[in-house]
Amino acid sequence: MKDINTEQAILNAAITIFQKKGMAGARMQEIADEAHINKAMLHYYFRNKQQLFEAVLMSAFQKLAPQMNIIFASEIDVFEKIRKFTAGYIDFMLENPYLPLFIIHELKHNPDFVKKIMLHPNKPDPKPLIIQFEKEIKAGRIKDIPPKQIVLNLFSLTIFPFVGDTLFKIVLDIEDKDYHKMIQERKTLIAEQLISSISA
Amino acid sequence: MKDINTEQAILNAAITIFQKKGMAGARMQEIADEAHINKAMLHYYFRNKQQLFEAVLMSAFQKLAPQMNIIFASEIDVFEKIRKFTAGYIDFMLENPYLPLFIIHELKHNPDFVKKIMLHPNKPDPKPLIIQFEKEIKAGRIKDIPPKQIVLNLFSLTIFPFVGDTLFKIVLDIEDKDYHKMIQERKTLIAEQLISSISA
DNA sequence: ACATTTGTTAACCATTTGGTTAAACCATAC
DNA sequence: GTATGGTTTAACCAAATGGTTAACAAATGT
Repeated sequence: MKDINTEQAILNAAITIFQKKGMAGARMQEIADEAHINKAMLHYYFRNKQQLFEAVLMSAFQKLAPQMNIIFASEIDVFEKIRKFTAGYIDFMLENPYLPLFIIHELKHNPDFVKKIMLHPNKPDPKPLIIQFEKEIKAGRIKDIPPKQIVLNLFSLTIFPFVGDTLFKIVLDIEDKDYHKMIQERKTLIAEQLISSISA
Repeated sequence: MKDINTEQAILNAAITIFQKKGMAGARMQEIADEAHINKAMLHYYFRNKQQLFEAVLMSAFQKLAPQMNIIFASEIDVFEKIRKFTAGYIDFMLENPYLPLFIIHELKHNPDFVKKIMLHPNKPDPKPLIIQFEKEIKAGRIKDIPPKQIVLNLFSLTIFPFVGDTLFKIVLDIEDKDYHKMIQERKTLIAEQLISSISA
């Protein structure tokens, strides 16, 4: 049984191609070529394009979630948690630059898939962080802002520069190299920005 | 000559379909149906799919830019400008919810088109705002943070909640209706957050 | 050793899709 | 009125694409 190798090779190739071209833009033949196997194998292991795609999207989502939860669930000070998250997540995205836009785009175009994810056990869960915010608000250490809004801000500041990089490079009239420097700078900058925006 | 009407009808239909399905996912027949015309007309007016798509993407981009520039170029106080931008832009996106993700996604998948836009006169231009930031920093009224980073934050906080709405609804475990409320709340919230994060 | 299951391949198929064409339509100019 | 030009339509076409099949190879169990 060498099926385990082949199946993984298909999945890896599919991840690469789907992330780059999206569900609609990807071609089965292209995925087969990327995996150096016969196209029929794709159907042998994953039945059809839709199911292969869903396996890829699910695996992409699975990759996101743990990365978040490790930090969200750790037992550290709120501010320190924010710092850990921004720095850690930026590093993670530097290694997986296609991931966030891929997930966001395909999630929006596959509403049925959203339901499947909702039922899945391994979701990103910011609840521990939200509870910490609530405590800090009660203690008067941070401003009375809806905690979910703070999380939304945290996500936006961290993730959007990767999702919208092409647009930003145009609007800010900036080269790839300089943009990369800005991203590096953000690893510490946005945590401090966010903290000072919520500190009481 | 009723060609002007037909051409516009095609463009409108194409905008609708391309925004919903993307370049790769859209079908010429679907666009023709949406416009209630014969498919051959698409080719009569726009030659082929690529050119029709580029016309759509350009028009979408043209829609974004003025909306930004009006606010960026106006002669008002920096903080007031931030408030105007967030509120105004959120309203704009509530009316065009597909626009930002469409532009970002297609820009990333059509690198050649990026060059075309760079040459185009009507680009979003945050330079007036950046100059204001620089002045305020020199005057010691706001912290010494790279102005482009502030603009990046402003964009992220404003636009990302629309781009990533599907993901957020999953992560924050929130219904459409409540998410809409959060967005409304953000119209004033994020301006104040951003301002307090940069105030000296 | 041999039968059976599992994995792999090349050739093939039906449908979809972007694009074309030739004829028809229709407004306007003469 | 009818010739002329742009506009619209239905039918058509070739290529691409997702998916299938039947034969072949390689393990696996007995």
